[in-house]
Amino acid sequence: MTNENNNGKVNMKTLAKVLNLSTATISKALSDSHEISYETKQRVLDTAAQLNYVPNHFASSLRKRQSNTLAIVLPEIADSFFSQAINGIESIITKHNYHALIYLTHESYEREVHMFNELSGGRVDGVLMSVASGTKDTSHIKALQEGGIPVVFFDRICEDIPAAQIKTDDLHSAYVATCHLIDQGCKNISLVTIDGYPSIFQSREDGYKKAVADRDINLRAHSILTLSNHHTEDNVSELTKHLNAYKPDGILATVEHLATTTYMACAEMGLKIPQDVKVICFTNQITAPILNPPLTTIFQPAFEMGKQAAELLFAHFAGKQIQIEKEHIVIPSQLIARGSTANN
Amino acid sequence: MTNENNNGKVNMKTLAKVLNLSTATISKALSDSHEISYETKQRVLDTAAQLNYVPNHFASSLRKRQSNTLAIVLPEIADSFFSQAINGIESIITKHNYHALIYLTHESYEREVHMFNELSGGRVDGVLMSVASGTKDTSHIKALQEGGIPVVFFDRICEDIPAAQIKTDDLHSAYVATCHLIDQGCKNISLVTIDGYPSIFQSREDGYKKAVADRDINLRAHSILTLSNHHTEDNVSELTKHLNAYKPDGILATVEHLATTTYMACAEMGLKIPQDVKVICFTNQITAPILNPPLTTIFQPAFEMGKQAAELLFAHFAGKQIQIEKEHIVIPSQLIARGSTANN
DNA sequence: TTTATTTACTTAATCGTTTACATGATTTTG
DNA sequence: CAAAATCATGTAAACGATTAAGTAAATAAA
Repeated sequence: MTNENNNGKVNMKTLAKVLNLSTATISKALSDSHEISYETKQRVLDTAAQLNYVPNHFASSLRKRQSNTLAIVLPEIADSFFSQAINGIESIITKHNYHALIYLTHESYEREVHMFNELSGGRVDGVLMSVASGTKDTSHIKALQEGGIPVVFFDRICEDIPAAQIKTDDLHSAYVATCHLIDQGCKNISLVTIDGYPSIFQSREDGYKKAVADRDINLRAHSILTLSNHHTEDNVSELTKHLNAYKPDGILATVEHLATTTYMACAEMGLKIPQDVKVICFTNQITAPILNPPLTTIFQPAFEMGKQAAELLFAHFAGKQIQIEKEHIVIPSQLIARGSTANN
Repeated sequence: MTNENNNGKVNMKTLAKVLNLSTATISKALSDSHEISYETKQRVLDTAAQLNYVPNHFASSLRKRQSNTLAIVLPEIADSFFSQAINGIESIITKHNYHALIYLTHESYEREVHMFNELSGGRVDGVLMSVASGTKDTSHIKALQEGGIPVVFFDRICEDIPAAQIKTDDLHSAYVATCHLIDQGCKNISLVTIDGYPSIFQSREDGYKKAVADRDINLRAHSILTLSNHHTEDNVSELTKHLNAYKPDGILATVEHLATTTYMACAEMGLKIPQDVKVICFTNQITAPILNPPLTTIFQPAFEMGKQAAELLFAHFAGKQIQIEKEHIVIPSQLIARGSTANN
């Protein structure tokens, strides 16, 4: 065995000893420094490969004050949107040989704060996040930024912080969706949404309200139903009650899992989609076309949003002269009409 | 400002200076060492909180040779199964104040090898993984284990490696599913599966074959259709061809996205589910009950599998006298019968 | 030929924590 | 009351990589 000293671990010292060089030379050779001759570089590279040398990430991060790691902070992950967004992020991270720490807030403000506190130790070079629905106060995020760690928001933005934003056109999409329902003959449209501070929920609500106002349909406060952000039996029965009380003929659901809730509540009430109620949902689920009936969806560019969020961060790292906190990118969503809003 | 030296970063040195103590005392106080007096600990804790001290993860990991980080290595994440598994893992990781790096292999053996190579630098204390479908040779995994990093497999196991395994009863589930199809009157059942080495695919195939053999239905080689592991138009047309050629009256699909493929192919062929073809799929999608028709599924205990995989690792870290590589846990899946296999 | 520059390295300090090993003061024990 | 044990803290050497500064030899310029 060539590794006498370090209980099997090969480090730069090992290489230095084997090659009769200093660790400085090893380090420079491995980073392809111009100070090192071609032959020496080759020798170092060869023996490094031979001895299966893997650099110690902690040592190099400590010294370079750079972690080659990003944090992905998400509310949850039971969900096509965030899965696809992760894929988009990952496609860029891999390209740059970075690593990704994943954190789930489960929509809790307290957890988000706790996680941000840990991140401020220099563990990551940047953060890609979608805020928890429970987050109203944003000082934990500002604190991290002030510590020099750039934050890019995607989808769920904090509007009161100067930071990069990748979002989709929520207001407009909700507007278009509501108009679609109206065009298909709905006269009494309910918005089914979830509780929380992130602006996307407000935007979607605003889009809905604007469409209803523009199209001269009475906006009644009670036609907005706010549910909890998990698919539960409770949600189904809340919605059942709502259907019973307000008899909407159209439903716009603002998050993915509400599709299941809505279909189940309608089934329970014996309401036929689309004859009795027409349904649109913000969702990226691949099962939308094979639902009963196929679901009209607002498809959000999740992958693309994740991808561009990550790209922005790397552009910033590369020293591109961008004011990262001023980058606000909007990628449009797309209404895909299917059977659930078909005309009777 | 209290931080004169270090461009705003508060470290142990800062605390030491402020409190007129040595960094050793600070370090011990923060880790609640018995060597430090109660009052000193309090003083340290107080000023640490006041100055917003956050320990440098890299320094401490470097010194302690312990990263407080796990790797989650997955084939993909467009998928309910893995999303739920991540949630299970996360529930335990958070409890132990650990962090999780996430890696997606996209079913590629080469990527998996590359990732494992990076992990061997001591970046993580353990690995939770589901192997890529393209992974046949497993020496990269063995190498990591030999470097002292424990690996726990969940769902997609490498049978030829001594390592902890958390799996579900794939063979039995496929057997039960196939029997269910037979019980519902199917005489010509196709298995629709994906290409790859992980044993779960083999097990599901074996369960299918066993049921067919036990029940005296001719097993025809061509009734197994192998598709690519992404939901594509190609898959749909392959399946359409298969349906056309072999006219199965029952389909057992082995992975989540094949549900969509199957429903689409049937729609394209004008085949009615369940009248013309009955369908069962291994899937955890919450939309299963609202499909057209509701899909009979084999629900896998994804959350629980992730959770137990993580628990096993932490039990090992805690020095519990378990032979981690001998732990083989099987958590049963559950057949949930719905409309797609209803009797005509 | 002498001086300046370039080349190819080495030395040693540093990143921020942890920890084996002092040390000096206090308390306990014989 | 001296010796031993305990307590609370300090000193300094790690951990493994990076890098500013230095050096000796070779080459180029004056």
